[in-house]
Amino acid sequence: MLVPVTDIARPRRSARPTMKDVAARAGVGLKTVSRVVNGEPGVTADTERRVRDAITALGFRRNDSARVLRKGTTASVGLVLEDLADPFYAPLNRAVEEVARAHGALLVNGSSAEDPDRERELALALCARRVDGLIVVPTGDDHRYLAPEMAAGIATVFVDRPAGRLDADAVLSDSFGGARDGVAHLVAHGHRRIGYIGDRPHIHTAAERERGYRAAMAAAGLPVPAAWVSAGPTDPDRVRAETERLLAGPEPVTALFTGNNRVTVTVLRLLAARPRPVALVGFDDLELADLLSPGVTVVAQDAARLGRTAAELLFGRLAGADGPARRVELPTRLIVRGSGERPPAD
Amino acid sequence: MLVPVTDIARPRRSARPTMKDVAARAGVGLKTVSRVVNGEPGVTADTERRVRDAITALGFRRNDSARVLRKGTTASVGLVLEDLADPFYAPLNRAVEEVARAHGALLVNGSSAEDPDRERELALALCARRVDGLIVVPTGDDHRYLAPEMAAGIATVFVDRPAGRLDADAVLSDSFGGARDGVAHLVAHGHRRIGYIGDRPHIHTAAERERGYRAAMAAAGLPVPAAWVSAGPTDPDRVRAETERLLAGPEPVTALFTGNNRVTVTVLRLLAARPRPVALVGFDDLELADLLSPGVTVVAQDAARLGRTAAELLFGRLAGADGPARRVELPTRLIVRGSGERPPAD
DNA sequence: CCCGGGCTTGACAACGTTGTCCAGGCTCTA
DNA sequence: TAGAGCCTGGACAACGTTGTCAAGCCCGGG
Repeated sequence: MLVPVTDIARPRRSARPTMKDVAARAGVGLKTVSRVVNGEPGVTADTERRVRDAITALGFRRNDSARVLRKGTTASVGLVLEDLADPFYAPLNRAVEEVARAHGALLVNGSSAEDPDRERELALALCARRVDGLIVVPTGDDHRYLAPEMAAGIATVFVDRPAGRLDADAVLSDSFGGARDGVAHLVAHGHRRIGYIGDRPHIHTAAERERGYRAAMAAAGLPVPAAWVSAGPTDPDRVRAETERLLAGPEPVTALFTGNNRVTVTVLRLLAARPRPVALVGFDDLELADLLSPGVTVVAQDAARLGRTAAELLFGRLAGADGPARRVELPTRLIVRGSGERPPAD
Repeated sequence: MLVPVTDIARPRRSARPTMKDVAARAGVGLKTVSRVVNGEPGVTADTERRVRDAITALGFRRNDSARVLRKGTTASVGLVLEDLADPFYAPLNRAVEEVARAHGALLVNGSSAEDPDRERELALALCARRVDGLIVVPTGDDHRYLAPEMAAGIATVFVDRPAGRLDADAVLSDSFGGARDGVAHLVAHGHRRIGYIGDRPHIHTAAERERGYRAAMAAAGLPVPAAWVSAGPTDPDRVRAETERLLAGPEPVTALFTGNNRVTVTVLRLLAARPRPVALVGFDDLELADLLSPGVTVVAQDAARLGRTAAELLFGRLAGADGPARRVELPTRLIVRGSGERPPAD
């Protein structure tokens, strides 16, 4: 058996040894190396040892890119969220990672930065990488761009907010019910003039929370003058100005319901500098909320559970579960700590 | 121009169209499609239009797995950190993502969960995926397992802690200086009996902070009885017990320096339930630390800057920067808010 | 002694893309 | 008008792995 010339004068192709190199060194065939690396049966102990020695000697590591190309599955899932740095999403991120890990998959993720174009760009980049599945915290309100990808086999689950103009799985918190319960809690403590400060209503969760606020007020027979409702961007400047506005005038509100953690923090900072106590219930829990005085009463979402549920739904789809798009709604929890139990000041 | 027979009776191969399919539909060659997709020159406007129409009609999206295999670069970087859910790492994660994005790379990440084996497994999985570079917040203390990977061309930067037994780039906070300054601050406010509660000393940052504490005490000519130093696991139970111990006895400490944010939070919860005020300076900033009363004085690290610096170093290496391993040390910042300025109680 | 069956092993094609190279048609110039 | 050179387009190999299939070997039974 002649050694081909190319084998003798082979130029140094890459620093990285391949299975072919391992096979040559071990004096076996390429496929046998593949078998050893993948733990497939049908290799004698002696051959296996020779291959393993060669692997160690060369420092070989299987190139998963080639594997992916051949097998057609990447064992990875993509996660697109609003902001990797937002503490609310950190447990969600981790929960998705845990589930992915349990299924032997890696996690590729990125932030949309609340920019629909960037969300789209990122999601499609992940599709081009052929992630097996995609979990998206949507920012935009039109996700039809994902329809071809889903049709081509990329399982997709939306989390925290539903997809726009697309029939897809979604895992959400019960924003409506949570907000309604939070506001009802303030009503139960004697408040009749309650303000709402939340995000722009084109964001699904924001709209739901505002709806919950209105429902609780209506259920208590309380009027809701337009001036008490502030739905807009949640940058600190606007939130501060709106809070001042709601607390000014002859008939100021005696309690506030804040629509997310960013708003709550801004309002807390402002209230700390004011003499007159104002009752407050916020949507989303805060680290250290229990250590403030009074503690901050909140409607808490379970972000980790959101992530876990979405990931399990995703892997269920990957395992073959079909059927119509599912919408899962997780309950929220009212955590009573003091700020929501203050009586009306007037 | 005859349509090839294969075009007429082609079996359904995969749900996903390939460049070949696009080429067949547009009536051009495979390589021409590649040129259009990659914006390479040398295609007439008319041909390009035909190709683009075919792409749209078929819903083609380039398979980056194949591209990666061919080009040998993945345009992705791996990030291994301790816990995706830890708020301290969230801004670091985000900063790395931003830099990666600016370089057109995706981010693959995972948590080591403070388990050296898991860190190793994860890092090597990322290497098998052939990420172009790797950023690691090390948990273990022996990273020689990465040497072959680095030799094979995977750029690697360690962040927050240095690599163990491996000469590699690292971006760190000045734990020693920060702790020294924090403790000196307590000394400056009249404290002479100051306790230290931190993590196990085999963790590099923990050891450095303890060293900074001792240096500040020594510089002030203060003794440090062994009983004042508690370096061990940071689970709440142990930290609570140790705090109680330091605050008990005939000569309790009048101030505490806590070695990281988990410890600080636990100690804050405990102190809130105690009548006698104890001064406190903590390493790591906390969300809402300014809203507590008193505000929590901390030695803050800039986690985002850690991440950004590490990522920039990494991409510098990828762009060809060679030379010896670099160690970058970022300054910390003492944020004075009240808890560290309380006078000694006795 | 020969044949069938099980076991181990290797040759080869295929995954979908990009780089190389060449062919053919065009324009421009002498 | 012919030849040189440029522009466009396509055939083909290669990237490193895995699936298919068949060959070679050893063993036992007829």
